[in-house]
Amino acid sequence: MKRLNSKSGCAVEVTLSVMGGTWKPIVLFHLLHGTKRFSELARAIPNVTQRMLTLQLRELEEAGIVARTVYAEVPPRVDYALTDMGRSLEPVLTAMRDWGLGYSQTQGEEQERLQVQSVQARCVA
Amino acid sequence: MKRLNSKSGCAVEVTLSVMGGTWKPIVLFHLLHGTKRFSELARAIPNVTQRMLTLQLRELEEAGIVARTVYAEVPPRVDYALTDMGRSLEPVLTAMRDWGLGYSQTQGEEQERLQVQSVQARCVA
DNA sequence: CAGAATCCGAAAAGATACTG
DNA sequence: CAGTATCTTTTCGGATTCTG
Repeated sequence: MKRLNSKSGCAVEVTLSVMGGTWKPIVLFHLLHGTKRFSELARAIPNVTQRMLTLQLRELEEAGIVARTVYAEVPPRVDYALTDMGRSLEPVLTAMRDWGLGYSQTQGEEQERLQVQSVQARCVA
Repeated sequence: MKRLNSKSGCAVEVTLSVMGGTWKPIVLFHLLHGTKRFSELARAIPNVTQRMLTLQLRELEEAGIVARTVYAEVPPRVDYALTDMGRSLEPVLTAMRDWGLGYSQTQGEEQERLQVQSVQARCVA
């Protein structure tokens, strides 16, 4: 996801540069329901690799959307939570989910036939 | 943008599979304000190449979001318009724009320093 | 547990030139 | 005007191995 200059005036692109990508919205959705550990997120999103999850979380952290808390314990433990800025994304995520539900109903069967082998993300969003 | 199975239950991903990507939301935003010709879209989005614009429009057409009308004229003329399904994306796009505006205000200056060479899309969304 | 590091192939995107 | 075709570059993402 290309990050665009905020001077561009295209606010939509600013949003996409922050929460765009294949996994970020899913991650954010899970965090919307509360703080999660790395392993919890990994289990909740079966199709993401450790590497991808790490990268995406780091980018979200950099953008100020997600807060990462490391506990000095053995075994190690890391918590991820939304920042206030992150929580402010709720309307966007909700609008996306709602639209996706409607679209699935009207075009779902068609899409399924065409994409049998597609990735399946078992998130409960 | 990976297309996900609608059975996954993750409606957010369904939405992203349809209108995700760097250029689709920008294109959709422009079409929200009325029918546009290919060249109009190209001019409105200076950073997109002809090739990318064509590909994205084709995908949106396939998804039933955008309607393409070819006029048998010389010089050729092609119109792009949102379908009803496309117009139903308005709340999503609006939520994105609104969030982007807020984010730019609070984090904009910081982001700018970090991304001096970033792409600049002069869309008026 | 939660990652970091490295390697590698696939896929997306860009530049450029050409056409009905 | 509205694209295609082709080629190159860049990025994405998966597999694997290693570590505090």
